[in-house]
Amino acid sequence: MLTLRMMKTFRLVAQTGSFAAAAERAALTQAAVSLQMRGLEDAVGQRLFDRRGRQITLTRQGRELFPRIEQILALTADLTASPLDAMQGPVTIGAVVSVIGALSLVVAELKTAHPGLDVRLTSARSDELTDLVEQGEVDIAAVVARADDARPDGLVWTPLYTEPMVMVVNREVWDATPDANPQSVLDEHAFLRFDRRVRTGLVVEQALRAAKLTVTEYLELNSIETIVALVRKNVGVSVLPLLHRGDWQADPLLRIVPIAEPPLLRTVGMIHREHDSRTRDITAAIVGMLHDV
DNA sequence: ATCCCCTGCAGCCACTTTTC
DNA sequence: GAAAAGTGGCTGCAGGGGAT
Repeated sequence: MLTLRMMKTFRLVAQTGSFAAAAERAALTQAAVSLQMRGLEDAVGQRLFDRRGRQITLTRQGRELFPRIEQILALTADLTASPLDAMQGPVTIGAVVSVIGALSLVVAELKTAHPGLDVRLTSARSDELTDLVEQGEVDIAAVVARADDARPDGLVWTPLYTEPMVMVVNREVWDATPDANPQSVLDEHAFLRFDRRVRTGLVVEQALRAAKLTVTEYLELNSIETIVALVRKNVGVSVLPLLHRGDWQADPLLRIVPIAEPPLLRTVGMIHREHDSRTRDITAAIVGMLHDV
């Protein structure tokens, strides 16, 4: 008998090109995947895989079946994820750490407007969140745009806002530096760097190079708020995205200094799966609320 | 030779259906 | 309603075959 489970597993096998990799993604053993795929072949009465030693490839029939199975899975996802009111039921929203502050305020507004919506908020790195959305573990995610501008297949990207890259420096330090400019401050003070393993860290690196600034590395960490707290304590200076809703300019302990004109921008946007009308509706509501503030 | 991945099989478990 | 039987799907293990 043809089951949705078989179709989901078939999609994973087609995407990964291996029973073992599909098994890992589906949290099954490889033998279970093998059994399911044989069951699927029996059910459709066609050979879907060429099994040659340790390699498997989709046969012509398998390749023809793939888009049809994708269509069926999208329809069932739409059916199960779309109650009469899209703003009801459970939804998992992910965000990179530097966006979760702004997002949590919007989620609170969303909950007030739609009490039936059961929101779970989670944070991870942009690339991890992209994988989680692709795998269906997370419904919607706010991530930093990839430097190469590539968008994974099957995901819809909605730009939210851009943030200029700026120097964040202690106000006393800035005022005490004669003829203060970004490089003169960096020459005299330790640099607090945002984690280069994540996309925001890469944007920082890009901004430093574009502005031809040289730094004396002191500490590398992955929390913008912690870096800003250290700047307030005069531990060092940093280059960061000027956070949406950050309100650093009003902070008496901070000085926000542009490092390039026009500034390099960090782009933040939302991703959700294609063919999923419910997450599309929720994303639209989040985007609307973010822009209204 | 070793590694990786697939198939086959026995046994287990959870769930459903049947019987009393 | 409870117990027994049937069914489906899983794991773990052994073994085969191609790639490195």
